[in-house]
Amino acid sequence: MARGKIQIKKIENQTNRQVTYSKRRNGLFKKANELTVLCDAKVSIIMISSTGKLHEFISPSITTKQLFDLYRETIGVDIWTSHYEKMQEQLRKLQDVNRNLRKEIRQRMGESLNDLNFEQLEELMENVDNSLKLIREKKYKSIGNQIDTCRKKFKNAEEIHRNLLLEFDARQEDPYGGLVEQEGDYNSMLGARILALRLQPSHNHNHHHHHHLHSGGGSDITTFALA
Amino acid sequence: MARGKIQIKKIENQTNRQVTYSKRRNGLFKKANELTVLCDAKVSIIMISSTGKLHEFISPSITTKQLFDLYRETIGVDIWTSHYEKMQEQLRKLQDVNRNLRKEIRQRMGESLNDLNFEQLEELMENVDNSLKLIREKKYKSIGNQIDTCRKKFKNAEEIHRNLLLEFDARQEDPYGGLVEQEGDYNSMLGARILALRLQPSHNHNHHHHHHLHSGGGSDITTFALA
DNA sequence: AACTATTTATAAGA
DNA sequence: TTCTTATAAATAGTT
Repeated sequence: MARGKIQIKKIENQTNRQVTYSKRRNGLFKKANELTVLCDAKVSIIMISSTGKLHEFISPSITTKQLFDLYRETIGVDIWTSHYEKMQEQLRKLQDVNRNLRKEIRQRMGESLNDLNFEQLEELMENVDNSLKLIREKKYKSIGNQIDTCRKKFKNAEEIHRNLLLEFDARQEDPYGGLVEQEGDYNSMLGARILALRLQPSHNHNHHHHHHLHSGGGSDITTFALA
Repeated sequence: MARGKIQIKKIENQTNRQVTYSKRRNGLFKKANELTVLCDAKVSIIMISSTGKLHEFISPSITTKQLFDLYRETIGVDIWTSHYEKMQEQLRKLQDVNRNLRKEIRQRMGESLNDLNFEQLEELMENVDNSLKLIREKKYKSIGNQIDTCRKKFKNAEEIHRNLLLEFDARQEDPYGGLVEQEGDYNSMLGARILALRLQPSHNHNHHHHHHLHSGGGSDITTFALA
């Protein structure tokens, strides 16, 4: 529009394009602002350059969101609403489903039974009864496992005890066969016991207990809990 | 910009304002389009006149919604998101609740019990057991009601039957006291019975049975079901 | 970013 | 609304 007419087609030179974008953007925004003031209108311009930069103009009397909401109300009912209202629909449905699920639970708990007729009550009862059987069965299995675990632990404990006794007997038969010092002897025995404990093949270690080893004076009690 | 410079301030004359709005709107849209083509940019213009009319320009390569979504992603994170993402959050929470409710039901049905430990199993079992008792109780009550209702119905039926017999006996003792025609007499008797049925005080009418009344020749059996 | 020749937009009038 | 036209404003190409 100056120093020569131009064709309205894409400017191939990257730099020129950028410059023109910048100049014309300012021109556009200026015009938009004049329009806003002169005609008491509300204008929103959003633009993205070929390089991805975003610029916006918005009339001072409004926000972009407000104007866009107005746009949606007026024009975009079918463009935007689909997405937006689908979400609300989905929300409503989920709330409904949840309400029903809660009701089912309440009925399974023996509440809110008034709107069931006799047949439905019968069916519910049978259903809950079956469930109870299943759960009971599961519980018994669980008990079985616990017993098994206990049994194994007990067997281990027994073996440790037996070994201990054997070792103790051996030492009593030959009191001077090992180290001379009593306490050292005692400690080494303890060490053996600890070793025995630690060498146990480790079965279901669901509950980890700590080994408490007090090895002080003679009056101290030495205790340990089985792993 | 022609025939005299103007001040950029609101045009008070309504008509002039409208005209200027129209002219300048076209100018703005033309510029926007040139910008779109020359600079390979994407432009959205939404404007509302002082009279509330809405006009928009959008670059051909994009939709207003798409551009606005881009705008939201780039700028509006905090403007718009509040509402939109709150909804998504709500949806997610609801789905979560839904999942948990379903799980609870499954567990109450004796499924998905593997991630419960022994204590939880025990608790669940007790809970379901209590529920079962409640439901059973409810069922018995329901049976009780049914029996009561039956008893009442039976009592009514009995009374009807008794009345019928009395009336029949009365007629036998004085065969010519009423209407002479046999069939007419029979029909009137039937009428009385229907009346008796219809006058019953109506108790729990959960199940509606139909009255089947066959009143043909003498060999026909007249049957009826109690309401 | 500034300049400026020229094109374009548009205010006022018809 | 549209056309006309004098004039203001915008801007392409250059520095």
